[in-house]
Amino acid sequence: MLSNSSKYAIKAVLFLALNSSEENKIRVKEIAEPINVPQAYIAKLLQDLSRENIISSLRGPKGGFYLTNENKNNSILNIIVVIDGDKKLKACMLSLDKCNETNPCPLHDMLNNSRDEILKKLKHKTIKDLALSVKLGKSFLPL
Amino acid sequence: MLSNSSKYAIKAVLFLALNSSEENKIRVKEIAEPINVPQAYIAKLLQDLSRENIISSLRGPKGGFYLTNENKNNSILNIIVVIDGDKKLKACMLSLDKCNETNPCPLHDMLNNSRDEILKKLKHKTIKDLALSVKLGKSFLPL
DNA sequence: TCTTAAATATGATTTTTGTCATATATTTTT
DNA sequence: AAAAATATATGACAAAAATCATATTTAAGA
Ligand code: FES
Ligand code: FES
Repeated sequence: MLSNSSKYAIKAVLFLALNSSEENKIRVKEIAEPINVPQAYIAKLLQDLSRENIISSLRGPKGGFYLTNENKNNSILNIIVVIDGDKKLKACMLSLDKCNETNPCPLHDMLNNSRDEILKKLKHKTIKDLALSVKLGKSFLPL
Repeated sequence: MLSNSSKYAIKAVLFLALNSSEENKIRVKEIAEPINVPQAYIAKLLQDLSRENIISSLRGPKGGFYLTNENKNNSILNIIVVIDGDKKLKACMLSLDKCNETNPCPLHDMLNNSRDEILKKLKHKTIKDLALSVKLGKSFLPL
């Protein structure tokens, strides 16, 4: 469902949401270790996210990655779309060209409602929402 | 969510459910074309399914693949597990080692219900069920 | 202005997944 | 018993995803 890369990206963005701010930027090295992802790999993903304005960055000494308030209002879906593209999540379960109600594949009726549920939730839940849930101790980020 | 391979496998098994029987075996060549999958590739998948008794086969002249009634009672999930393994579907959305209610990752509460729904449906829906839905014109198999 | 610390761009390498090819074993037919 | 038609086993090859490496650009600070 989610690629390895987008899982990593979500973890990194959440980490930034919890630990960074415009005044407190975080170097890639300091992100990679706590979220347990190879540094060179997460660096590339962060660059993709930065290019698409999901996160913010500044280079040079005292530089690093951080989230503005605006960044924090991005949905989780946005992260996934930047990293994986938008085809994966919406594609038919059996790879029919067009997935719709009038020409459903045998799995469509069984699975499409749940799939749409997930999509809707990913679209409406923001970085800020999830960061709050961690802050309140309702969920946990991996070491 | 589903690998390409398991999509192919489901299509092939459904095709067999609709067109084969113990008295009417179907050669791999005759399966590959209508479901639009390379012959050598679907052959390998069918062998995996046969080895795990999801489908039946007989070699030699007049041989081929077919489904017994018992085969038709297999769940869709069984097909997926044989082809993809059981880790993919059950894994945590953020790849935490253990995915459970007491130590949820930030996506768990949001997505786990829908995910379990899907799992449950895949587990209970049988080959026979889906074949019937196609037979009744409620869903369609790709050319 | 020079040095240094950081992100960025680019691409090489490795691993996994998907695809193709071929030699072998089994069953039926003659 | 021999020949033919089929699945089976095995592995080679290709494409995609994940991982690693390095040279370049930018900003801060001395
Ligand atoms: S047509 Fe296959 S999931 Fe919609
Ligand atoms: S802990 Fe991540 S989905 Fe359950």
